[in-house]
Amino acid sequence: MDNQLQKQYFSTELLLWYERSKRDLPWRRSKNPYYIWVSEIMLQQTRVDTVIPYFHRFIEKFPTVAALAAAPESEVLKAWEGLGYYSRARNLQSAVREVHEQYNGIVPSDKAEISELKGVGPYTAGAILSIAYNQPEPAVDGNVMRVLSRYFALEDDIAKPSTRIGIERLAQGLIPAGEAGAFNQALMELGATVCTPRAPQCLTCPVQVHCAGRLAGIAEQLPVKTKAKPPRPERRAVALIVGSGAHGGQLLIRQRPQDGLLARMWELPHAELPPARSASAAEGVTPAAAPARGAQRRAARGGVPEESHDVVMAFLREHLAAADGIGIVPKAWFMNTEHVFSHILWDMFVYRCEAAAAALSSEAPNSLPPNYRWLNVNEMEEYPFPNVFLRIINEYKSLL
DNA sequence: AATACGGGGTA
DNA sequence: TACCCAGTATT
Repeated sequence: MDNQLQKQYFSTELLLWYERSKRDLPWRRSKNPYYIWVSEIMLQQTRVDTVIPYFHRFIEKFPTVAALAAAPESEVLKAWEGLGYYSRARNLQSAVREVHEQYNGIVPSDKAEISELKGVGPYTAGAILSIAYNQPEPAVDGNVMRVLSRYFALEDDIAKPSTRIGIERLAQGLIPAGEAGAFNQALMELGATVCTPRAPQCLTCPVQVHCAGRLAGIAEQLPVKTKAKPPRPERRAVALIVGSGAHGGQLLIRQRPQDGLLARMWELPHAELPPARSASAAEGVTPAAAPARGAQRRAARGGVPEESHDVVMAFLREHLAAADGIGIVPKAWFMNTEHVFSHILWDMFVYRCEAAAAALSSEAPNSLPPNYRWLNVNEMEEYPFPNVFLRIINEYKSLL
């Protein structure tokens, strides 16, 4: 088929399909650029169904650029709690403050200006410009790369930045005049609901008859994408430090460093354990004969780390004393849990602990390091926690 | 070009 | 279990 006709057909049919099939999503009910912006940041690497409740709460709490600009960062992180990729929240607020101060609260409609804002990359810039301002800019995300790879039977590796650039150029050329916002959303909507990563529903696809990938029988093999490295395993001993006396009903928590993983979030004190003795090394078997990592993980989850609990508890006590000057007395194993980041896998062994006598003394009530606090477990709203620690704390609360 | 950066849905 | 999600920043 003539290439130009294939493109024209695609844009026309996709737009018609979208107008009759689009989902009623909260951020589609207005063109408020601030709402669009917030939704697009939340939607980065995150599913629509996950975002919806966060979006409602966030807009209710921070209804305008001015409101978000004026909020304490901890409140913003708390509103983002559980959503992940917390630099999105910190960058969003930083950028909103920039818009508040430099642009009089008006989200820029200029591509260069909006692209300079923190957290606004090529996808988000194109999404805001097209959806809020109807500018003919492409918005190429994972959905769009998949849909176009299949429709045009492109076999370039979508993990490569150069491929994204090429698809952006292709997508820009597909935008119907005056329909940038609807068209970009239609492309993503098709990828999310019909042209899915696995088992695409080609029979219900509005552009199936000219889809080169389907016609070649390779739709399910596309897009080509090099697979990510598996996360590296880490073992961590976690201290669930239960207060007594003046700190009865409280847990000892600490704030993470300013930068890096889970920056500025709060957590239970913990320490990394030495790497587990790998089964293959220990038994001298080849890696191919070694048990799958999942089997090793299940072994860890079963109740004990390789070391005895006594050894791990001693390690935890010594580490917190040396690193943070915290005196604790580990009492007993509490639970194990596992947490998977995209690049790290935490095997966590949680121990119920008490504060050492010195930390309870009324003579030294302020001896905690500045990033430590006693937390009332029923008043957690000021402290944003990553989900992994929320799970542990909620398990503890459920047993009270 | 490769890596850091969360958490969860789904087949 | 493997894949991937309305990606961006940093190195």
